[in-house]
Amino acid sequence: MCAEYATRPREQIAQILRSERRYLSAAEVFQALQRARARVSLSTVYRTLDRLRAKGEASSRIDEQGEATYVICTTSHHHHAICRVCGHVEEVACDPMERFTEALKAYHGFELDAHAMEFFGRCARCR
Amino acid sequence: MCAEYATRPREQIAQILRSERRYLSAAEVFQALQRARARVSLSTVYRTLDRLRAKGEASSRIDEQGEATYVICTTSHHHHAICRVCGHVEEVACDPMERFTEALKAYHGFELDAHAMEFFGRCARCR
DNA sequence: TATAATTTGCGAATCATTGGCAGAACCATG
DNA sequence: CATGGTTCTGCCAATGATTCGCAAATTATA
Repeated sequence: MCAEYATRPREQIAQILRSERRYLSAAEVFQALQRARARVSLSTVYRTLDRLRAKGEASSRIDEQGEATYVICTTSHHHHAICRVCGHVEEVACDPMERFTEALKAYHGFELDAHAMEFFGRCARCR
Repeated sequence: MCAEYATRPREQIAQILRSERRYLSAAEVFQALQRARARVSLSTVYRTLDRLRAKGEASSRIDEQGEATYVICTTSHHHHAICRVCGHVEEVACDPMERFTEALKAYHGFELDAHAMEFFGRCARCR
C-alpha cells in the first residue's frame, strides 16, 4: 500500500519543467504538453506539480497575477535570481545568512528560523 | 477631476490595519470591521487595500493558502520579519545588500535590480 | 493474464477576487 | 446651507484558478 507509480503523464510533465529553467504556471505546462502532442489533463498537471513541490523536487512561487508557478530545483537550500527578460532562474546559495541572522537577533530581538528571497534583474545572457 | 475623498470606510479600514501590525486578508479586515460595528462592504475592503498598496502605504504578500494579505508600512525600502507565533511584522532595513549585489554579478553574471525577502521566526515578545 | 493498488480524466463545485452600475457620500462653490 | 459635478460604495453577477468526486484506465506484481 502507498507505493508510487511511474507514469507517462508524470514523466512528460517533469520533462517540460526540466527543459525550461523558468517558473511555469499549470496552464503553461498544459499548453506545452499539448504542443508536444501529449494528452494529459489539466487536473493531472495540477496534481503532479503539487506532488513535485511536496517532494522538494520543485519550488513554487505566486506570480504577479496570483497564479502558482513552478520550477525544478537541483540544489537543496538556495534562492532564486529571476531574469526579467527571459525568466531564466539562477540558483543562488545563501551562506552569508548566518551573520545576518545574528544581527537580526541583536537588533530586533527576532529569532530567525526560515527565510525566503527572490532576486530580479537580467541574467548573464540577457545583459 | 481625479481628486481624492476622505471617507468613513477608508478611515475605518486604515484604522484596523494600523492597530494590528500583522498581515491581514481582505476577509479578516472585513470581519474586524463587523466586530467594530462598521458597515463596510467586502468590495470596498478589496478596493481600499489595493489602493493603499498602490500608494505605497501598505505592502502585500500572498500567504500559504494563496490569499492576498496586507500590512501597513512605515519605512520606505525594507523587508519583513514575520513572527510564526503572533504574526507580528518587524520591518528590517537591508543595507547589506550592496555587497551581495556585487557578489551576484561577479559569480553568476546576474545584474540585480530588485529583490524581495521574507523572514520567519519568533519575535522578541514571543521568544 | 489476473488482481489489487494507484493514477487519470472529466465535469462539477469552490472560493477569492473583479466588474458593472445605480444610488449615496463628499466637497468646492455660490 | 442648497447645488452640482465628481468620487465612492454596495450589491450582485461574472470570472478564473484550483480542488473534488468518482468511474475508468494504467501500473506493478505474481
